[in-house]
Amino acid sequence: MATIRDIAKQMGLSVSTVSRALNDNQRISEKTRREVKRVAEQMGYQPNYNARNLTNQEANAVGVIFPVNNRVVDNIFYVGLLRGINEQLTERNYVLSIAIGNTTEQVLDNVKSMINRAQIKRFILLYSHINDDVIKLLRQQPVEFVTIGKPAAGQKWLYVDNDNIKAGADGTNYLIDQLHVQNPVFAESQNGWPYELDRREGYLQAMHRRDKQAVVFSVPENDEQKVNQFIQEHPKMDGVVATDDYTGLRIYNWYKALYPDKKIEVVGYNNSLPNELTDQHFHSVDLHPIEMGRAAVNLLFEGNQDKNSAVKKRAIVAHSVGKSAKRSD
Amino acid sequence: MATIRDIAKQMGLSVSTVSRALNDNQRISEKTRREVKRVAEQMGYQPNYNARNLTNQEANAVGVIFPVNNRVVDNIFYVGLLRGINEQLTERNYVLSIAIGNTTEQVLDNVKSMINRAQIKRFILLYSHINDDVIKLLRQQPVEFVTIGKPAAGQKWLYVDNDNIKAGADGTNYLIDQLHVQNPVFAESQNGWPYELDRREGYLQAMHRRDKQAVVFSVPENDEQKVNQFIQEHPKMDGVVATDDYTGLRIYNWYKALYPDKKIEVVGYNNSLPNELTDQHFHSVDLHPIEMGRAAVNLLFEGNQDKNSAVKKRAIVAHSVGKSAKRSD
DNA sequence: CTGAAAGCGCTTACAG
DNA sequence: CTGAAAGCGCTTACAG
Repeated sequence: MATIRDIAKQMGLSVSTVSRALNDNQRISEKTRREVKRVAEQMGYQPNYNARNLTNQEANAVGVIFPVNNRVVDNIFYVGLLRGINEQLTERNYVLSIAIGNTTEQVLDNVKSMINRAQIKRFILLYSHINDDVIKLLRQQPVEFVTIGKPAAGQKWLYVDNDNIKAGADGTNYLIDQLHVQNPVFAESQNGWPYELDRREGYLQAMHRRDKQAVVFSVPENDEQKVNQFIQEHPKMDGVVATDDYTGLRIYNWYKALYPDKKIEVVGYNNSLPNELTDQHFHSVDLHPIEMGRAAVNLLFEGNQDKNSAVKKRAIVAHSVGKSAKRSD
Repeated sequence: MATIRDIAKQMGLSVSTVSRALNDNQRISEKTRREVKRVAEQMGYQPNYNARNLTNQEANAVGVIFPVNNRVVDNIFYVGLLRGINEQLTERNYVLSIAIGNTTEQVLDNVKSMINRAQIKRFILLYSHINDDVIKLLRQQPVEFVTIGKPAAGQKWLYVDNDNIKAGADGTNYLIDQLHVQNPVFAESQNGWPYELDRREGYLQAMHRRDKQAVVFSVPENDEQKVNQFIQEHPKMDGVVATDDYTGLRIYNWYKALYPDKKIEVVGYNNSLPNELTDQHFHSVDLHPIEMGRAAVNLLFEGNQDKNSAVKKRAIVAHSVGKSAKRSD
């Protein structure tokens, strides 16, 4: 493997000059820079990251942190994020490192090791939880980080998110305007995740604007009886906005079992179901995880350029509603 | 951040001795080693990976490579693998680096950069495809790699897999012995993935052993009419072994729509569906991705110890059949 | 505009 | 059993 020393020798230059030329240092003449790059290319020169990182006291790596617990279905979203993140990192000649564990302690150790041993200075968290120990750690270290999902009220850091209020309204409007639904209900989990609250807010606004009566169903996790009961108690319901695809499909299936011949339209979120499991009455709001991953990297590298300004503290990624035929993220 | 030089100074030893002591070099007295480790611990010493890697000409990192194309649902499996992989890497003080891209060329560039710039010498591929350019590249480089899934016939390298013939037979036996199914059919995709062929083989063996008549259904991707037709043409079918959960659920749902009052038992693979989408008649063979991830790392570090022997060229991870209540991978 | 030199924090062959 | 020294491949303050 050729080193800058080899290039220097070959060209009769010093290693300093070669190094500067490769790094586009202005103090080196345009001509020399061009020449050096040409020879480097031709010799198949590849920079040694370990050497560079040692000198720079900083690794060209971003640590991507997974949540300790997650629903299996969220994994679909994570891999999309990874795709977007890595795409941008590659352009910056950065590398993607993963921290994942089964307990908070494991993840903390993982992250500490990234900071202290690998000298990683930039992180992306694939989640945003309240009172998260990993976030606490990162805040008191000399590192930058971005979360996927906005911080709880009162907290402040860089983040990427969707406009979930708008996503809630858009889902509702889609049902009413495109699919001629009269009485859409809103279905959410009992966990009260921030994105659910926002989507519910959007739903409520959309309903209010039309003077329609809003109905919110907090869906119990393991009580199918309650789901059945809810459906039967709301005979006028002809559409559902569900905070995730699984909840949506669950209600949809129960509805079909109860009323095989009645029509219902459902909108879920995340576009996470394979086409084979749904039909033309099942729709999904795509949150574009790849875009979110890209945005996270951009924010991480450019977000705090001006520490004092409020610019670019966040990136909001647009969603889209409808049927989709995606087979890979 | 304390360095070995700081420890050396503090203890009145040379850096060589400290370095050797920390690495448990036999040439350093037991007593000195203990002392050095104690002081290192107390000073909060953390090894600098970049320095070490530069000296060793090898990074303490494993490159984990994603396939270019995959079904969204496979992502569930990948994150489980990552969990198992990282668990073992952490124990070895190794780091997990990701290569993922949208084209083969992107992934190839990613991997080349890992080899040449980051000096990564060990890789895990989360897939095993025929004629894969990434595998071709790895084979001609001085690196070790392990694939998830066995190589095509005639090819040879380290891999981790399930015993899919047994998994096919076990799924079938489970239906017949535990659930008293009389006429299970086998449903597979039209892609002919190696694991499907093996599971089918296991199904055929199990049926043959009982003198039952085997029926194999090659399920078309976007032709629900065909699915319906198949069900109607096989009135005696009272169980299904489907090569993945989605295919299984798809048939299950169509069956229920056609015969709401008839009972059918389905076994899928991967345990990838949330409980909310299934009921007590839907079962799944769990392939234990976490275990597979762990096994991949073990194989990667120990598999080729004896280059000449055939020992440990692969690791077979046991599956398990049944209902499961897992919420995270 | 270019170079000689120091230094980043390790490991290890060589010497004693 | 321990140490002095060289070297891994870079970057950059200092000097010219």
